[in-house]
Amino acid sequence: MNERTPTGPPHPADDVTHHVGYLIKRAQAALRAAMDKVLRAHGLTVPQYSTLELLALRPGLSNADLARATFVTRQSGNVVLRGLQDAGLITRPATADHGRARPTHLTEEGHRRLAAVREAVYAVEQRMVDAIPPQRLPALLTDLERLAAALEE
Amino acid sequence: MNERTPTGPPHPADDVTHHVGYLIKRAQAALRAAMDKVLRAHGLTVPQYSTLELLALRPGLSNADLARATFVTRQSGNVVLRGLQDAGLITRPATADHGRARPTHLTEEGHRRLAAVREAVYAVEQRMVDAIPPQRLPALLTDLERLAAALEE
DNA sequence: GGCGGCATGTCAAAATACTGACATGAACGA
DNA sequence: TCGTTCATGTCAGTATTTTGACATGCCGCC
Repeated sequence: MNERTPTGPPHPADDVTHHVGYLIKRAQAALRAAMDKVLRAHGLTVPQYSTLELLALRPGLSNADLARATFVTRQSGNVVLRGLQDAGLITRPATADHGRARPTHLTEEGHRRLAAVREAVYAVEQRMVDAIPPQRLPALLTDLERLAAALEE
Repeated sequence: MNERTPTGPPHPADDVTHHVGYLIKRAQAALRAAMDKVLRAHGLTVPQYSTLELLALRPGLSNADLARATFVTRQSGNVVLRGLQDAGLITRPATADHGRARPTHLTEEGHRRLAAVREAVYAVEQRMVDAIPPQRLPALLTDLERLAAALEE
């Protein structure tokens, strides 16, 4: 419908769509959509892929660990894990050796599936990276990290 | 549980948590949590606040317009709009003058509520901005915009 | 005029994520 | 030793969001 501001933009910062917060949300939405599209062909959801990637990097993570790392609640993390377990991509010991936390590991099939999707997912990431001047990438990464850290306290 | 990588990080880019995509997600999650916390005190959700802000900037936007601008489906947008309408913060004509799209506008109460929460929300944004070198902010904004645009096609 | 393409609003159903609550196990200090 | 505190896993219920589908109303084109 109406895509132009009726009064005109007096200053860039007055337009909410140019604020840092809005741009982060926009970038995340675009990334999510692109990953969804790519992962659907492999029968994986974004949270499932993220969990696989985290487990490949740090085997033995518990459900609570994975939930924190994927930015969801423990309860949501649990259903993701259940789905991956039903698909035979991860294993969880029936009983915890130490506390209540049960360390999760990738199965052979899990490693294979992850390897199979990685190329497609990394291509998405590459499309992002290629969109900016290479010499600015390090600064972008550290700035994003500081942004997040500032809000996490 | 185990927070360290078992093999050690050979190269920063090998750690998924240092990828652009992961950092964007992390920043967005932190922003969402911070905004939620602040908005709860005013009885607004993040999508509701976003819609209010968009309507203040571009009065007359339709439900589909707002859904696109807030990165949700039309159906979800409709729920948000219904909530705002029930709260008396927006108005929608019962019948569309032109197509099917019904232009949405803020009520007086809507403007007041938006003005009341803005300070708190902008303080959150300021915490982010203050976390990075000021001279790098413009580059960050344009880079984020390019990142998103590259994935949106 | 008639027709196909397209965007919008909306309904129904399923998936997804969350809040709240509780029990269990470990660590710590009195 | 005991009690407190904390983190974890899990259950139940709710809220939110999405997918899929359909009807309606413009618009361009033949």
